[in-house]
Amino acid sequence: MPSAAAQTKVKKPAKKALASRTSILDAAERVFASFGYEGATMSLIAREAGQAQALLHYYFETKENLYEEIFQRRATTINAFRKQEIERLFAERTKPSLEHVLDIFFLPAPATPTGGGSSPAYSQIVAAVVVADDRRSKDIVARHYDPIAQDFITAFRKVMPTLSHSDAVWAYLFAHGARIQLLSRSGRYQRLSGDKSSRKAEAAAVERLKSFVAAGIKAFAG
Amino acid sequence: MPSAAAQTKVKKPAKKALASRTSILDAAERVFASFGYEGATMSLIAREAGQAQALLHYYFETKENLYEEIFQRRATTINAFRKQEIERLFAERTKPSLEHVLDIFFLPAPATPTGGGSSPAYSQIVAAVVVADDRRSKDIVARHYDPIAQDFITAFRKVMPTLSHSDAVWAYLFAHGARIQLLSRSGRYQRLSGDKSSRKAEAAAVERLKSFVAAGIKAFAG
DNA sequence: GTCTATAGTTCGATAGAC
DNA sequence: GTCTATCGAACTATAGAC
Repeated sequence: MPSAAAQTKVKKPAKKALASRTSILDAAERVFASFGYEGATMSLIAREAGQAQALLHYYFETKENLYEEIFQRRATTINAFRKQEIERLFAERTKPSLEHVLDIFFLPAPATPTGGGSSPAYSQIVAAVVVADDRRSKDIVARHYDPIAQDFITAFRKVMPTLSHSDAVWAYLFAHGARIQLLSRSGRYQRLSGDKSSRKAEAAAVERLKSFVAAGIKAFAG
Repeated sequence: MPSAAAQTKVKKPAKKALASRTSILDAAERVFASFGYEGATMSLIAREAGQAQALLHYYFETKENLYEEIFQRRATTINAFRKQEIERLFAERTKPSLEHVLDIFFLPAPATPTGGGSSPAYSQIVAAVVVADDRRSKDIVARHYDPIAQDFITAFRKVMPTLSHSDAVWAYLFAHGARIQLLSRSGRYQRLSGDKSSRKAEAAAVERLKSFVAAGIKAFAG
C-alpha cells in the first residue's frame, strides 16, 4: 500500500523530527527576544538550538516564517484559553465585576493549559512587537492580538456599563501598557528600586498592577 | 594668527556643516523609529537625509555613535527641563498635588523649550528602547532615563507620603507604560476604535491618561 | 566638507552528499 | 532529516579624489 504509507509519512512526522522542530522554535524564541527580529540571525538561532543552519530553512523555509510560527504556537493557545475564560465568566456569574475580568487579563503564564501559552522570552517578544511601528509588527499584532483585545474591550463595557467605547479602548491600551512593564525583561524595576526581586516580589507586583489598573478604569466610569 | 584661526575653525563649524549634521540626525531619528536599530541602515538614512553615505561616517564615525547622539540631543533637553520644572513646583507651592507632578510627567513635546526635547519619531524610539532587553538598549535607558525616573519617584513620594518606595517605583513604571501606548505610533488605538483620531482626540486622550494614572497611584496609597 | 568607489564582513538562502 | 559548503546580496566602514 504505497499511497497509504505516503499519507502516514505526511501526517505523522517522526518523534525525532518533531523534537528538532520544537528545539528550533524554542531557540528562535529566545534569540528573537534578546536581539529583536533584525538583530537575530539564523546562524545564532541554529547554534542556540544545536542544529545546522540549513535545518532551520528545511523546517521553516524563511526567517520571516520562523518568526510567524512563534506567534502561531503561543498566541493561538493563550488567546483561545482567554476567550473561553471570558465566556465562562459571563455564563456562570450573574454580575461579574471588573476585577473578575482583570483576573483573566493578567493570567500568569503557568495557568494556561500545559503552560504552553507563554514564556518569559515570548512575553519579551510581545512587549517589543506591540509598540513597534514597522509593517511586519503591526501586521502580527493585528492578526494575533487585536481580536482578543476587542473581546476584553467588550467585557470591560459589560462590567462597567457607563464606559464609552472610546474609554474602553484606552482602558485596554493603558492596562496593557502597564502590564508590559511587568512582563518585559528590561530589568528596570530592579535597577530603579535596588531590589534583587525574588519570585515572591513578582507575585506582589501582579497585585499592584491589578489594583492600579482597576482604579484607573473605575476613574473613567465615575 | 594661524593658531587663533585654527581654534576658530574647531569651535565654530560653518553654518552649512551644522545644517548637514542636523539633517542627518533628523533623518536617522525617523529611520531608526521606523525600523529599529538593526533594521535601519546607514544607506537608507543617507538617502532620507539627501546626503552621501560617507558623510554620515565623517560626522558620527559609527552607526552606534549616530544612535547615541540622537539620545544626547533629545534626552538632555527634555530631562533638564523636567528636572527644573519639578524643582520649581516644590519651591513655589507649599502643598503640590499628585496632579501637579503628573502634569510635568505628561508634558507634551511642544511645551519644551524650542520644542527640541521630542518628536513623534523620537517618542517611538524611546517606546521601543525602554522595553528592549539587549545590552545597548538597557545601557541607553540607564544613562539617559533612570536619573529622571528617580526624580519622579521621589516626587511621587513627596506628594503621597504613604507610598512605599517599592510602590513609587511601580507607580512610575505603570504610568510610563501607559504613556508609551499613547506615544507609540503603532496605530493600535485607531485600529481598535475605528477612529481616524484627529488632533482634538489626542488632547482628550492625554486627559484620559492623566486621570487613569492618578487614580491608579492613589489606589496604592489608600 | 562632500563625493564615488570599494574593501571586508556577514547575512539569508540553496545545492547536493549522505 | 541532517549535514557541509557556498552563492549572491546587503551591510558598515574606509580610501582617496576634489
